Amino acid sequence: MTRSGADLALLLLGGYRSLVGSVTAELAARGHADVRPVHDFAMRAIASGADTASELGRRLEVSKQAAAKTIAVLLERGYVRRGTDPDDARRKRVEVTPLGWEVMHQGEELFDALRDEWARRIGPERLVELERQLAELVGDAAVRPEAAGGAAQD
Amino acid sequence: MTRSGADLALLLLGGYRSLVGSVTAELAARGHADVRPVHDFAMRAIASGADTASELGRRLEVSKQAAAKTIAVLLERGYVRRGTDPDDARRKRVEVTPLGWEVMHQGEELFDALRDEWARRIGPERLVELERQLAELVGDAAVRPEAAGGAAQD
DNA sequence: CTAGTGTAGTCAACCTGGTTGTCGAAAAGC
DNA sequence: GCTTTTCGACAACCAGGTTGACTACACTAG
Repeated sequence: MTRSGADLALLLLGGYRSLVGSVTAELAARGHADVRPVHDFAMRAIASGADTASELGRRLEVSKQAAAKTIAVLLERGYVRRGTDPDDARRKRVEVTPLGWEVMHQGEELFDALRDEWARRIGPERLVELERQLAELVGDAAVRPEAAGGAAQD
Repeated sequence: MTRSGADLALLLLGGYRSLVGSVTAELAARGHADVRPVHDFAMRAIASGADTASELGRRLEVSKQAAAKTIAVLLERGYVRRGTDPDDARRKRVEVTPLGWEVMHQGEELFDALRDEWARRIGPERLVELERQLAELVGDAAVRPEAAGGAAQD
């Protein structure tokens, strides 16, 4: 059966929502309610060097104001902390707390478990093939977490 | 190479955004700026019988107030029109205008063209296989446009 | 040293697309 | 007929973005 192009888009979205929905639900059940994928992406970006609001905004391709708001919620949730930069009094350097790392690790494990589940259902080699073809179609750029940007509000 | 579960989610999201981004950009270039996937989904639902705000809300799985807001923007863009229901004075029946149909048709064509492009790049039989496996993993529920709901703001 | 330019963070106002709660009017059920 | 349900509207609110304006600080050219 040949599906329409719109169906294909819906399938891709459905797959994403299925994975992300499961992970956020499970994280919530484990006591990390209100963690959104965007928070995870932001923490990853912070951990990998985007340790100021402006830099985070550039990585996530949003305005520095939006990045500052995201940092504010991560701060109040206790997932990051903020200090001054001894070398530049304008900057306020952000770092991921142990609690933040904990959430990132749990999210990673949950995603991996879901992927294992998928591998079990269609066969590991088929899943690898599916990923390979998707990567070819979409380009590696899509795998950069920062590309997730606005669509990750689920 | 075995990717992580999170990468898989990002690949799926990337695929969706790639398709939808191209379609909305092309629609905008053809004079239908500010058409969002959610508008297309809503028009489809309206055309297929969800011709009141309350019913549209149920189909799209959002509140009737949210559905009414969506209808309001479709109204002001001229994609739907609204009249009274002779059988029920509470209802205001919504119907898709020729302009609305035009946008839906163009969107469909653009999605199909994109799918053809993908088929050309990895081979038609591989794309069909990819769709088949995705459908198996995600379930047919994901193909219902109304499942797209909130994540379709791109 | 100083003047000009660029950057970091913050505040305020606004937009979009959702939410809940309340309400009056109309329909439906007993 | 009276009660319950449903429809549409209104208001207040929230999340997560936007732009614009502003201060504090850093850097660089003269």
